[in-house]
Order: sequence, then C-alpha cells, then structure tokens
Amino acid sequence: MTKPPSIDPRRTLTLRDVSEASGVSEMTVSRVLRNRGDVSISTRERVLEAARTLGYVPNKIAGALASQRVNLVGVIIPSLSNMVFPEVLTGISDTLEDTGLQPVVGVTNYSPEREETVIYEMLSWRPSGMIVAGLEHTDAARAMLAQAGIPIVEIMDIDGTPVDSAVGISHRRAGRQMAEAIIAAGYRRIAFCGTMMPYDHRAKKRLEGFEEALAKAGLTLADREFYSGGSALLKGREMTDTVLKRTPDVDFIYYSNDMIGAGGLLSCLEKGIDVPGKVGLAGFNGVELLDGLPRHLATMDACRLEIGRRAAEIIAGKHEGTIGGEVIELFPTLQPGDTIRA
Amino acid sequence: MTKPPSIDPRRTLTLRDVSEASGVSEMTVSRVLRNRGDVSISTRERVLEAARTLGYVPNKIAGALASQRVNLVGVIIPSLSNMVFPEVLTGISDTLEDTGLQPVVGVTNYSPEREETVIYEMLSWRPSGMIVAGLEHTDAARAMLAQAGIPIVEIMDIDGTPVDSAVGISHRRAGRQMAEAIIAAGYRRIAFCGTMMPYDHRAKKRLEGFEEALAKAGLTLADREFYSGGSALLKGREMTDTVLKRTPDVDFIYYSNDMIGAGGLLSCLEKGIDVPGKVGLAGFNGVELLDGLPRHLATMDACRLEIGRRAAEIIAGKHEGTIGGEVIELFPTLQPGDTIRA
DNA sequence: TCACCGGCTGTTAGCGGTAACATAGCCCAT
DNA sequence: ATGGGCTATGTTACCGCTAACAGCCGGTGA
Repeated sequence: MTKPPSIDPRRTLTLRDVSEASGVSEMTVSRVLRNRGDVSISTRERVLEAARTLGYVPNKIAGALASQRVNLVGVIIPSLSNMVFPEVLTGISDTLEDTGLQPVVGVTNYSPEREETVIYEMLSWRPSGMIVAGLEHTDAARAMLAQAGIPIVEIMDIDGTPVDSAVGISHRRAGRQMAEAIIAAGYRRIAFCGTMMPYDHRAKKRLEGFEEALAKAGLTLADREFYSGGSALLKGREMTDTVLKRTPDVDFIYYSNDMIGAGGLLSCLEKGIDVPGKVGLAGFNGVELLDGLPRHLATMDACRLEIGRRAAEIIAGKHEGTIGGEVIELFPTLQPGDTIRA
Repeated sequence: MTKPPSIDPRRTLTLRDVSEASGVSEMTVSRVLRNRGDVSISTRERVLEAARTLGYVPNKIAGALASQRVNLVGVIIPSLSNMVFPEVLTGISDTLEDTGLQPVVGVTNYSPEREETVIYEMLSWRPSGMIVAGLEHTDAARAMLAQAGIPIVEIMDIDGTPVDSAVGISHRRAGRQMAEAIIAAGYRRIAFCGTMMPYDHRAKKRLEGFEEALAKAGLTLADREFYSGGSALLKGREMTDTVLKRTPDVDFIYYSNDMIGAGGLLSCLEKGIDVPGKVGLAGFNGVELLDGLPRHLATMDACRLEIGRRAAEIIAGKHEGTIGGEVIELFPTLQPGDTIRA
C-alpha cells in the first residue's frame, strides 16, 4: 500500500520477485535456493535462471529469524598482529569449511571490558557456537556465555575452569618443561624477557611454571625485563642488550614469545656472542618466521592449527554423544633448535 | 499454543520476558534498550534492572529485519598472514569504533572464486557497506557489489576502475619510483624477486611500473625469481642465494615485499656481502618488523593505516555531499634505509 | 470550558524468509 | 473403482523486533 510495487528499480530483491519472475510460489523458490525438498527439474531450472538474471541475493537475516538457525560461529581473540591467532583461525576455517558454518572474528586487544562488549555483540547475532581465547573473562562475560545455550569452546589454555569446553595446552607445564630442559643443559644464570601486558594470562602462566621448575632446582631468575607495544623484534633486541649489560653473567634468556626471542638472537649474533655456548636462548610459539633466521631459536610449538581444528570440531558437533564440557589437552613439543647446548 | 510458556528454563529470552518482568510493553523495553524516544526515568530504570537480572541479550537478527538496518560493514581481504591486512583492519576498526558500525572480516586466500563466494555470503547479511581489497573481481562479484545498493570501497589499489569508491595507492607508480631511485643511485644490474601467486595483482603492477622505468633508462631486469608458499623470510633467503649464484654481477635486488627482502638482507649480511656497496636491496610495505633488523631495508610505506581509515570514513558517510564514486589516491613515501647507496 | 500540546506508553502491522501442514495430481495394487 | 502412497507445489502462521501511529494524561492559554 505504502509503496507502489516495482516502481523503485534499485529496491533490493526478495523471494517474491524471483517467484513472480518464474511463476511459482515463494516457498518453491526458497526450496530451490536451499536445495531442500523435492522440486521438479524443470521448475528448479526455471527458478535458478530467474534468480540468476535478476541477481537475487537471499536475505539471511530473514532466513535466520524464520528458521531459528544461524550458520555463524563467533571467534574471539585478543589480537591479529600476533601471527599466532591467524593460524588458529586457519585451523578453524579449514575445519568449518565443509560444515556450512562460518567463523566471524572479534578482536579484544587484550582488554577484558572490550571482550565483554564483543561477546555481547556477538551473542546478539545468535551464533551456533562461540570460540573464545583464554579462560579468564569478566563475570558478566562468563554468565552470558554460560546462558547462551550454545556450545562454547575456550581455547589456547587449559589451566583453569572452562565455562563449557576447552582445547589448549598447559602453559604452566610448558614453562616448566622449558626450564627443565634449560637446567638439564647446564645453564644456571637464567633471565626472562616478556610482555608486561597485564592481561596476557598465558604468558604469565608460562612464567609461573618456569619459575616453579627453577625453584625446584634451587634457582631463581637472574634477571627479568618487560616491554609493551612497538616492534617486537626491536624490543627483543633492546631487552636483550639491557639484560646482558645489567647482568653480565646471565647464561640463558627465556623469552615469552618467538618474535622478541628472534630479536634477541639477532642482537647476540651481531655482537659475536657465542650462542648457545656463552648464552642460550629460547622462545615460545614455533612461528614460521624462525625458519628464515640465521640460527634456529629453541622454541615450543603451541599447537595452534590443531587447537583451531579441535575447537571447530567440537562446535560442529563432530563429537555427538558427549554432552559438551570436554577438556582437550594438547601437548606441545619442545624444539631445541640451535640455541640450547646439546 | 504449541509450547507451554515459561516451562523451559533455558529458552532464550525475548523482549516479552523483559516486558513481563518489568510490567511494561515490549515496545517500551525496546525503546529503553536502544535509548530511543522518551521513556520516564523510573520506567527506564525498572526495565534496565529487569534486563540485567534476567541476563537478556537482544536479538539483532529480529531487530535488523524489522528496522531494515544492519550495523555491519563487510571487509574482504586476501589473507591474514600478511601483516599488511591486519593493519588496514586496525585503521578500519578505529574509525568505525564511534559510528556504531562494526567490521566483519572475510578472507579469500587470493582466490577470485572464493572471493565471489565470500562477497555473496556477506551481502546476504545486508551490511551497511563493503570494503574490498583490490580492483580485480569476477564479473559476477562486480555485478553483485554494484547492485547491492550500499557504499562499496575498493582499497589498496587505484590503478583501475572501481565499482564505486576507491582508496589506495598507485602500485605502478610505486614500482616506477623505486626503480628511479635505484637507477639514480647508480645500480645497473637489477634483479627482481617476488611472489608468483597469479592473483597478487598489486605486486604485478609494481613490477610492471618497475620494468617500465627500467626500460626508460635503457635497462632490463638482469634476473628474476619467484616463489609461493612457505616462510617468506626463508624464501627470501633462498631466492637471493639463487639469483646471486645464477647472475653473479647483479648489483641490486628488488623484492615484492619486505618479508622476503628481510630474508635476502639477512642472507647477504651473513655471507659478508657489502650492502649496499656491492649489492643494494629494497622491499615494499614498510612493515614494523624491519625496525628490528641489523640494517634498515629500503622500502616504501603502503599507507595501510590511512587506507583503512579513509575507507571506513567513506562507509560511515563522513563525506556527506559526495554522491559516492570518489577515488582517493594516497602517496607512499620511499624510505631509503641503509640498503641503497646514498 | 475547551482545544491543544508535549511527554509517555501502548497497539498494529509488517520486515523476508521458513516449518509444518495441506493439497493436487498421478500411478499402482487390490 | 478404490484407497494408498508418491511427488511436486501451495498456504498459513509465525520468528523477535521496530516504524508508525494512536491514545492517554495533565497542564496551559484563550
């Protein structure tokens, strides 16, 4: 009534337009476009032809509302500039690919409040599932996730209590293992360099595990240095220089991630420091970049691809039979590279 | 009728639940939650209280359908593992932040068919605008974008004809400029290393501009080498070694991106090759990583942040008065670093 | 006294699809 | 002929929310 039909040439198309163009009901068009139910071949072709020539693009908003089904999976990560999360995303996308589900990414910049907002926004689109990095959230965020009535998978970390399911590694254990390997190699004056972002809980847990193992061997950190922001490679360089100047007898530096570790490695090599003879180095993550460095930095693979895959599988319900609430622990492998004495 | 009301304790909540809990109509609740229209303070507080205690999360699907407004902006990029696109994304997010709009990312992996699919999926959610990397798309994709009736911004590149608006740099010109600088510095035996991904149009255009300028100076490429996949840093190393062995008199290598350039730089330095005396090097992008390298690679900033910002501004309609269809050219600055002779 | 206004709240009618059920032919066995 | 079982298509009633408009109320100026 309000709008004279078919007078606006750029009005966005609806099922009705296709149905009129092909002479069948909207329902039949809907069936054809979704490949659902029986439609005769001739009708199907006629409908597809009409849809194609009109350039019809279905309205998923209407579809989702009517069917109460949304093929989206919310994925919430702290950062994109880290190289580790894109890889997790790849694992997720690959696995979701043939399930009809589609990931939608939200970024929190390591801020719990921002995370809460992003989760709220995401949930308001009623996704089929949520994958959230980390186990630490605001109370409100936890409550929303728990109430949502959809599968929730917290990833990366398993040192804590998940809302629903979790897939990850024990960062505490990872830190411990690296410390043990370092001690076993004979290093004793061990320093740490890492991010001081207050909300990188996983880096913190690694450091805790690391110090725990040192303590068990009667050692404490010989020095420590933190950074935030800027080029990680450059920061690694600077922190390394600082530590080596401040505590000249340091014989090992453990970095909270590979990027700063790489910076440290480059700096040591330039200075002609004997690595790993005089100073040993290790990072964390197993990033691809390390392959191109003059020497292989010792590191620990964080199972990023696998974490993404497993999380996506849980959402996609490939584990029918379990009621949810499963915790999958993956085990990172230590890659000694060339920067720890054999 | 079909479902006895309020018997399922985990049924997801609707406006009706909040309205019953607070004793007002659904419409009033809707008004309160959207901060729209006049609602008395006492009512407003009662409603907010009810919504909070129930843990109500609005259903944007229904809201969007009813209001015919969706606060999403589709952003379509070829890859996340490139470090350049995350930065564009940052620019977009920052600018969109206070407009109520929210970016949703789709990744194409440099495949035109995949891009077509992603655009289709995205459009089916009826976003308020689309930002798409590059000017090259399948015919179907172009048609869909043109028909969508929303602002479209193609980013990164302006050497071509946009569907609607465009923000970017001229990669052809960038390649030309770099060649001119190299020639001016006295290099004559110039080689190229780059990706051979057939769909990286921008890298191709840079190379075209580069060769054009060489030709104008009576030169041709002394050698060229291509790669795909793998660790870019490592590939840069390998390609550099290959070129220097195959064509020993090469005195300059132009890389299609900074990562492989960095690999080449590391390789040269390790071998003790005099950079930039014997061999000069240059990349493209101005990535942050370069700051941490032993020497600063010559490069050209691709204006990533600015591109993201401008594109988002166009979508957000900060340029009321223009009818759309604007092309914004940005001008990258050449950063000579330490790898071109002064 | 009364029309009128502005602030607040409610009612109605969709938005564009889809689930569920109804219907119309048609073929075949009984 | 009759009923039953197909297949192919149409009809109806929503999904959860919001635009648009209607209604109510107390105050105000004529």
